[in-house]
Amino acid sequence: MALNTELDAHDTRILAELQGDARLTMAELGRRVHLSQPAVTERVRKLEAAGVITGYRATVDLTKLGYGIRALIRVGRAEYARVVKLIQQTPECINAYNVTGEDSWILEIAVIDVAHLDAVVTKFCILTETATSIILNPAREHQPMLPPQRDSVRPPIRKVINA
Amino acid sequence: MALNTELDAHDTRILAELQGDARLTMAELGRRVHLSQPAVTERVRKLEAAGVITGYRATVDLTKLGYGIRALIRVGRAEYARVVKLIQQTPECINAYNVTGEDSWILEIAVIDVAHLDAVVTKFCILTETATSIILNPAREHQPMLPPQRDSVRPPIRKVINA
DNA sequence: GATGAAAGGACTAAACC
DNA sequence: GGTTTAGTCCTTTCATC
Repeated sequence: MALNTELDAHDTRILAELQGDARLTMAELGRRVHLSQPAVTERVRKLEAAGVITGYRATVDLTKLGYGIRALIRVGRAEYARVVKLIQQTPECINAYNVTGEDSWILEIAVIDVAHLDAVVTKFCILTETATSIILNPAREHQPMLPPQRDSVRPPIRKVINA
Repeated sequence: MALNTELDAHDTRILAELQGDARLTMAELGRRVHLSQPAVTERVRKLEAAGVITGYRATVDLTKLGYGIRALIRVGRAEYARVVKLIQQTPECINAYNVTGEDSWILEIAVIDVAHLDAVVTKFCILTETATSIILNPAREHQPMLPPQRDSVRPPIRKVINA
């Protein structure tokens, strides 16, 4: 699939289904999107080759693995390479984002308990100032994303421009 | 699998493999963890039934879908139900965490461009104060998580206690 | 892109250790 | 709890429309 090729309605439905259940068989996926099995298999292959689909992963319940606390740590300005190295040495870090603004980094971590949280936060406190927020409730997680409906996003502006 | 049942080395390897590639066949998974196909299939079934594995999802390249910007929005104190309702009405919101601390919410969003970012942030600005950080670089994402190695986390403490 | 056929591989259930 | 076997289903590839 060329990069300039638009995703059509079939592709969008395929992406929606696979973000909901990555273990669907091609036969079942074909039934759901109303395509034959060879057709849907070829579309998935192209979506993978084009880099639209970047992978398939099982999601786990961190609580059941023994992680009692999830937290977000905001990390202030610090030497880039040192932060990256520290992140790589921190298996408790699930996601790490280099961001704009007052904080330079926002990390998402999973830890066993408060003592463990203290240990991880302390590693980053040594570099620069940090602010830790414990996640009370993930109100929304892993929302499946589809191509944006541009017209629904900015209808007043477009109407004015097109007038 | 009972909740009090410990995950053994086989389960840990299965979790590692499926977090890396959720579309592995049971036959291939069995080869990788050195178990027969029926054995590994039964273990995966039990991990799913126990809620350790919560799902399987395809991951997509948001840039290729047309989302040029990802951002984190920190949202201050506001009426819980109003925030939840607003999140539900925001398809750009990928993750939303209710957290402790000065900010009450941290949202992760994907938007097309700056105008779109403005539109989404404005929706939440109306409720309370917000702070937006654009993601420059996701240095680490979706780190596969395994049961914590407790001894590696707090070795000095354990040694003292056990002495 | 759909359909149909054929070969190889994967899944399920059973018997057994 | 694991393995092996046998039967069924799925997947892949090909050809054809």
